[in-house]
Amino acid sequence: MLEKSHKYITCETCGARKSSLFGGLCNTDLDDLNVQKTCNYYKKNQPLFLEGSTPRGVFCVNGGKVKIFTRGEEGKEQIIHIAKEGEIVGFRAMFSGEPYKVAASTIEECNICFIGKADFLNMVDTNPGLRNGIMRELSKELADRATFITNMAQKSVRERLAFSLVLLNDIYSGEMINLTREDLANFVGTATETLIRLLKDFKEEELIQTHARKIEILDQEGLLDLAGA
Amino acid sequence: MLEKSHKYITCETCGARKSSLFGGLCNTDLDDLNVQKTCNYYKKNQPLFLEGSTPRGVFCVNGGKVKIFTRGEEGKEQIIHIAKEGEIVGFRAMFSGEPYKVAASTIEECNICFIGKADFLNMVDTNPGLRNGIMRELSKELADRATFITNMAQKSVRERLAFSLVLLNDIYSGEMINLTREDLANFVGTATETLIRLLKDFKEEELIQTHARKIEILDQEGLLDLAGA
DNA sequence: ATAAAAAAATGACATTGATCAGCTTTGAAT
DNA sequence: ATTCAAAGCTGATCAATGTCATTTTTTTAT
Repeated sequence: MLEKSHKYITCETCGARKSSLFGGLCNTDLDDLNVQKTCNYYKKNQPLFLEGSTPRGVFCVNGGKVKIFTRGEEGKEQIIHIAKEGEIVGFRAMFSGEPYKVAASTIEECNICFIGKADFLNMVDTNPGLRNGIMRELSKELADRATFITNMAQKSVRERLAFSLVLLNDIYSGEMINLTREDLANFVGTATETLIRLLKDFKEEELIQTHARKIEILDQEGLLDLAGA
Repeated sequence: MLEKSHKYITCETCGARKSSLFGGLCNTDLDDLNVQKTCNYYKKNQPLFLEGSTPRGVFCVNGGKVKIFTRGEEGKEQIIHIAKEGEIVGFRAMFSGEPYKVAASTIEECNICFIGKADFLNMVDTNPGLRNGIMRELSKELADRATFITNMAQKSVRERLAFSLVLLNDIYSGEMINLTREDLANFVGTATETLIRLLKDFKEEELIQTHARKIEILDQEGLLDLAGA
């Protein structure tokens, strides 16, 4: 399912497109998009863009997972979001006119298309449906982040981990969660050692099961309960 | 400067407007806005809207301060933002089509105008300048919240308080910071007692000075240093 | 298949910050 | 001016979590 090397992915037949912001495009727009975009294969742990760099376009994830993160003072990553197939990464910076405040990097092998800034902005300008979709998306994310902040401020690490596992289980829909302990700790916002100890507790409580790195959710209800959400 | 009771505020002469999202409106649009809006005087601690309620329009702050917050499980508030004159509150929910995920309440006496949803959306639809301003604003806030999350996750309460004081000093531009200890604690994301103890430390370190409730910043540089930002 | 490197796991310990209980000051209402 | 409630402050205690050091396991590259 993942195309190695720079195979061309056609928007018309892109399975990831339908559920994405580009899902409602008409055929003419799709043809334009097809011509404008480039396709790339990324290995694990390759950056899409760095904090502080200048945005040049948007990334459309066809397959694989991408982490979006900032770095705290001592360089520790805080993962804000994990994007999967169908998500457009980096479009927020298209509108702010500022350098990236976050960085993005693949965490698995990925196929990702790229659309240049001018082409993208032109599409947004001439396509009210796409524009409204983007405004809705921006608003929703803003609301989500308010909740995220509140969770960070008020919940214990144990509660946040339980909640995060449920979130990630949804992102990994079907597959098992497959993240390094460090990435998971950086998503939950804790030290790697603390995270590992808590995972052990969760195993003993039969909420989860691990298969080497991979995490299988056994009791989603129990986790939600524990998360108090 | 604050108009008691329901005095009518004219957009053309509204001092707060110039630096706001409505700053670039042409005269015709301004006239429309004037007719569509209503003006209200709010006492301290009056809600503008509640979490979970249905958005009916946007609030334009002419004078006074408004807190935007969510509530955690046990009802503890997490203050996400403090809006001052010139800010439009509640416009994010106009685009998401969902109930408010945050609540807003005055924390001082305020003069606030209200613009109904249909009128506001119509303006956004027909006014590309306004629309672009909104998209820029949404994007910037999204980036700010990523930083906020990282601070919450990685900084100590002491560091967050130092950083918050600098932020608030800017919001209260010139005036002294005037918040209950509880609101300040809910902004920093800590217990009220912890907050009070840290303020005491900061006083001893001559970073701040208090005049009853009001907080005066003596050493902004020192605070920023301490915040590691 | 093997070696080297990276990641995961565990233990001991130090520190932060939350909680609870009680006391004092401030400011609002009469 | 006086009273009362709300806000502010202090002390004692303790659980949660971070840090550092070390060992074991897994993954990756040859």
